[in-house]
Amino acid sequence: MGVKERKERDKVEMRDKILQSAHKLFLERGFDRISIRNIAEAVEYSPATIYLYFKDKNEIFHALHQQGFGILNEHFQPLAQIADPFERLNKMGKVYIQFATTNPDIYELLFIRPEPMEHLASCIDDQWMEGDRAFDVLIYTVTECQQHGYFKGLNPQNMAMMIWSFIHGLCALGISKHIAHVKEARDNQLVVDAIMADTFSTFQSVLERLKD
Amino acid sequence: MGVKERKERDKVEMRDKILQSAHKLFLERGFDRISIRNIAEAVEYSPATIYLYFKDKNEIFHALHQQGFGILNEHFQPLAQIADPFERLNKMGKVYIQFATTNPDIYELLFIRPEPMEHLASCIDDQWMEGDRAFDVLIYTVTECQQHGYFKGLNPQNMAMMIWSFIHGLCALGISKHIAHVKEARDNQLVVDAIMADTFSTFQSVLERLKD
DNA sequence: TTTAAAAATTAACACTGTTTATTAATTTTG
DNA sequence: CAAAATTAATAAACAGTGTTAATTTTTAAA
Repeated sequence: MGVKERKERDKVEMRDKILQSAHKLFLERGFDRISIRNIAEAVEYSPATIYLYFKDKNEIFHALHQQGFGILNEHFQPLAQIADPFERLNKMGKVYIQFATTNPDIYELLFIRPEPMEHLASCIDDQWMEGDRAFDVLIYTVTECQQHGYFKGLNPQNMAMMIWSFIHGLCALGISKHIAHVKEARDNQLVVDAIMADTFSTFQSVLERLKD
Repeated sequence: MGVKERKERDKVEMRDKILQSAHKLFLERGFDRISIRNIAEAVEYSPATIYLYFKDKNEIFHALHQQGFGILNEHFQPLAQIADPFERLNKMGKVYIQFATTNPDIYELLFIRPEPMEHLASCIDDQWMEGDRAFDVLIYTVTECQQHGYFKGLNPQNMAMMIWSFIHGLCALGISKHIAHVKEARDNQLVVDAIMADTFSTFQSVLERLKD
């Protein structure tokens, strides 16, 4: 009688297998150079089989998006040990930028590409759980900073949004080569990294002056 | 003897015709739903003819990108009248966000999509003139603000980069529906606009406090 | 063992950017 | 003016894309 249970296990196993291959292809070929046919070939099934486990390509992208958040969160884990919230906030920014610059494809999947969000919009319960959780952590960190005298009189939600927007903007402009093509940078990644670091430390200085 | 000149005129005329159709299609169908075959059909020529006037699709995107900067600059023109640089800086941010939210496709072409930058990278003189000029204006505005007591001791280039990064990040997250899916917003554009406005005014408050 | 259900595939549809070989039009030359 | 040379435009193909309907194969139940 356990046949139904086994079938269900097989189903999720196959789904995982597809996702694993998709993730592998995604990492070694990037965003645009990954097709349903590629994934099908990698798992040694026909392209149509993919559609028995995923509604469409956006659903695959969304699943990879969820996995990507897992990887990002691993990078943030060690920061929980930092007692001083303002120091923690600064380190969070550094880790975020570091992650984005060393994993541009994953970053694109998490915060730039609309595909995973489009999939979400087509769901009954269209909540961006991963994003909500991460943003809540940021808001909490900001309120902790406020208890230490920072950002007085500023709404923590807005403050969190401002911080996220700034750091995301920096990463997005870096990844899409817009910083590289403004002024002296061109396509020298080291120069781009330096510009991003300078910009972030300027931002840190600005935040520093928002105490008492 | 003027046959060569006429031919050259015809060449740029045809190029303009293609670009005009591309621009029209771009505005009414968006980024992904525009193909070489669509453009060819619109100008009533075969798809292969397009390649006699443009190297590839990225070159068309770059040409539209240049046109888009022209439209953006028109929006900034009136701000030159504002004498107080800090007030001007604030208005610049407002206009920028307004432009991005009401023309998301054009904004994407100017600051999000890598295609126009990729075309630039394949040119002999790979300068992003439009971006350089706009960024210079921002740097100049920041230095003017410094002469009025703002942003003391901060490097104007870094400060300009920080401001651009913040505002771009806000617009990019809005366009890619990431703000809409964080917390209460969902896909209500009015709510997203309100969040963006709040975030920007928080940023304004922060800058305001950098005066002594 | 036959029948019913589930899983997988084939083959197609309607596209995409781009290139090569060919044809049509135009200009220059004898 | 006619022939040759140059330029412009195209048809047809290449190698792909996401997706789906109809069909076949495999598995489970009667």
